[in-house]
Amino acid sequence: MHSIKPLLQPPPDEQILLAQAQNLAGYSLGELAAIAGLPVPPDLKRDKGWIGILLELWLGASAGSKPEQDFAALGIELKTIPIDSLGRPLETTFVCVAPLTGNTGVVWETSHVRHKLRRVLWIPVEGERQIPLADRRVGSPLLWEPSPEEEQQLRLDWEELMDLIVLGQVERITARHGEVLQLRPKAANSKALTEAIGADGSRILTLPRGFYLKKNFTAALLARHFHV
DNA sequence: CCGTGATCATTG
DNA sequence: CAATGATCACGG
Repeated sequence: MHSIKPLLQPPPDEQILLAQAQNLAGYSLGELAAIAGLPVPPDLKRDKGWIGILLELWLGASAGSKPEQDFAALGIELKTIPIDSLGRPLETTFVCVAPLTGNTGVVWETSHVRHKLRRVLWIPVEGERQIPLADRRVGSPLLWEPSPEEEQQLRLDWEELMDLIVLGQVERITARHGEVLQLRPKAANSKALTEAIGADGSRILTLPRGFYLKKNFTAALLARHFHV
């Protein structure tokens, strides 16, 4: 018999949120889905965000497409992160869409990236494809805030990428730019286009991009917490 | 199309 | 075999 139940409202304070997150540790996705009355897809091929939605439901996050933190009142963003058997991330972590126009004068301090990463509740989840989706287990949560060093790394990468975007070099940016933060396509497909600044300062159409945390960065912050 | 949730799958 | 570039679903 289980004694846990999904939060139906945003948690009123941080302690409630953390307690609930800790209570989920050890449960499988199949168990959590069953209690919540959510069907488990055969795999994630057509349901890439399913685990995120499931954990949002369990933690009382306001599901939706609002460009805000998941727990706005608490200033906390929720991120599920797929890990291997050693606790290392299997995927990069999407942060937010990158603004490709209207960026003259933007600074790190007020950027969406910094705001999103101010405080993150990381929920590691077993992610190896050999494990059936329903059998994958939720790990212990980690409420993280960037250290001064981490914020500096993020800021330097962000500034380099934003400079290139402002200077009309967005199509010359590859995922290889940036040590811990990278810019990659974020779209339904390669036909989705959005406005950006071209090399000569004119208006061009290009793929929408998003900022992603590279695995070296998330691996380090997870390791610091879980491998003492 | 945009922003939310991300992972897939081809390729170097 | 890791990483890059591409892609999937949905509400608004």
